[in-house]
Amino acid sequence: MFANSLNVRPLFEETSPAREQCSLGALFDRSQLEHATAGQIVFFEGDRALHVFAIREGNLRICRQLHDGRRVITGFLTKSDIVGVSFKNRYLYSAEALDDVVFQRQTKMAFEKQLLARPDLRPVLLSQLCDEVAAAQDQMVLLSCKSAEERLCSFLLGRLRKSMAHGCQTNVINLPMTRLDIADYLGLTIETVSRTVTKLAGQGILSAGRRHEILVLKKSGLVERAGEDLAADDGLDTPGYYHH
Amino acid sequence: MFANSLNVRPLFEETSPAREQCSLGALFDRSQLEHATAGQIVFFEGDRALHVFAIREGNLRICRQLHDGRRVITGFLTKSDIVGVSFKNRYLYSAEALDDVVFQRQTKMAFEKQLLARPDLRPVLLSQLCDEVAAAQDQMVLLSCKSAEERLCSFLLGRLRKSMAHGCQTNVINLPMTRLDIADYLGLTIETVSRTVTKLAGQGILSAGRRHEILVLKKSGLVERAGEDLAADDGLDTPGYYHH
DNA sequence: CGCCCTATTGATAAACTTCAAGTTATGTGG
DNA sequence: CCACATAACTTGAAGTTTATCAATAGGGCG
Repeated sequence: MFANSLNVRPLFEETSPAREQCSLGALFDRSQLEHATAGQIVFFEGDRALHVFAIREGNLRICRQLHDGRRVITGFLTKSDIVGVSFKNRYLYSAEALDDVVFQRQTKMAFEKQLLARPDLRPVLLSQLCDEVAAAQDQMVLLSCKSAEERLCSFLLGRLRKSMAHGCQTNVINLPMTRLDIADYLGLTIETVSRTVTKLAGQGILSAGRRHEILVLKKSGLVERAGEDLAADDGLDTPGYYHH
Repeated sequence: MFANSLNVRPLFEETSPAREQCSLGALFDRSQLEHATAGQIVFFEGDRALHVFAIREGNLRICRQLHDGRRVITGFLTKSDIVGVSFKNRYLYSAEALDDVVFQRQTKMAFEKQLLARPDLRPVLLSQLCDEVAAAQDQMVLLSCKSAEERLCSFLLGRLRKSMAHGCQTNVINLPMTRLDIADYLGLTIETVSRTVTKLAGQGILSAGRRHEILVLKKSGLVERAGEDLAADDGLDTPGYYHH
């Protein structure tokens, strides 16, 4: 969803050539495709931040570590997201493959240069950054005051909405990450995540099918339990703003 | 510190005319000064987001509410910060005065227009957004896996560093907010904040003087207890990036 | 001086974590 | 294709941290 950096969700759904032109992904067209498999690390927290990456296939987790080994996942990225954009010398987080990932890279310099050549993409960059800040705030609300059940329901709803926004009309939630990843994302332990899933399944809200899939039986049950905020879903994009 | 929106901390310390030109605050020069007193709300979560604000004096808290009344403070803003920049139709948070606040406002439209006239400020805007995302991630780490003591120490250290960056060379931390505000910012209760302050005072780390001031006796004690990240303080700004 | 708001302190309870054991997938090599 | 090994997940019991409830103390302002 986000990361310090942006993760570009293009304004349009799919990456047909015409639409691709309007997303930041277009800036990577000339870069060669690279691959990573589950567990591989694309870049490490603390590495010199020389490149910006565009994800073409697969899923990544964005992690930060405390010195004693505690881990926080600040976001999950997927196809068409961009990662690594920031003003810092070093990456503030590492990016690790959850599954088979295909991506492209560019040096920051080249990325910046390309961006200058495409002033129409400037508002896209700003918009992506604003979305990222908004997502980070949602996560702060979640971590700050939601219960385990609320956190899990919010998370599942978020994934469901995202997949629906991308065109999938099922009620199957795809979870490319492990329970431990979910726990580290939600500020819980793996045991609490597991127990909460079991509880929701017992209440007929969902059904845990295969390991990386959850079937939603009562979306309304998830919504009720997610403890969303006051202003939720009220904030539509303002198309004109910054867009010229 | 941050908010969904940006809160501009200008690259230079004070607002001498020459330096002011290089910060986004310059875009508000023609706006009239407005005032708010402690507890007054500059704008509400859910309001139509028509304006962008520049803070000239005083302190604000940035709040979000869940439907059942739980409150999260996602940041504190102060002199020279800017708030309200985003791509959304409605504010995703409310901004409330902690003390006597002086601010200026502009319509989003005018702000955007001014920005077009000052392309040199574009990288400043981007940089501020990146900083805001970075700060939000730090807060996610704090909320996700730090203990009450670590949270409080991180918070106090952050305030201390900020005031030192602004030129103050004391070890007195100014806290314009109440304990409840601190609690809502750190994802704790007021009682836990109070107990933790007492505990740290007992260990000779700090001394709680007047209500809105804390005296730091052993900064190293705070650092040890803050549980900072791996990559902390390693990421210096890359001055050239995006700056033309 | 006294009131009200804020903060502190104490006792109890709840939620979640931790530790431990057991179960189910997954994938690999025979 | 099946058996086995390993990792991922689930479930249970005990332990901690922090929240909650309740009472008290301190500060600022009329």
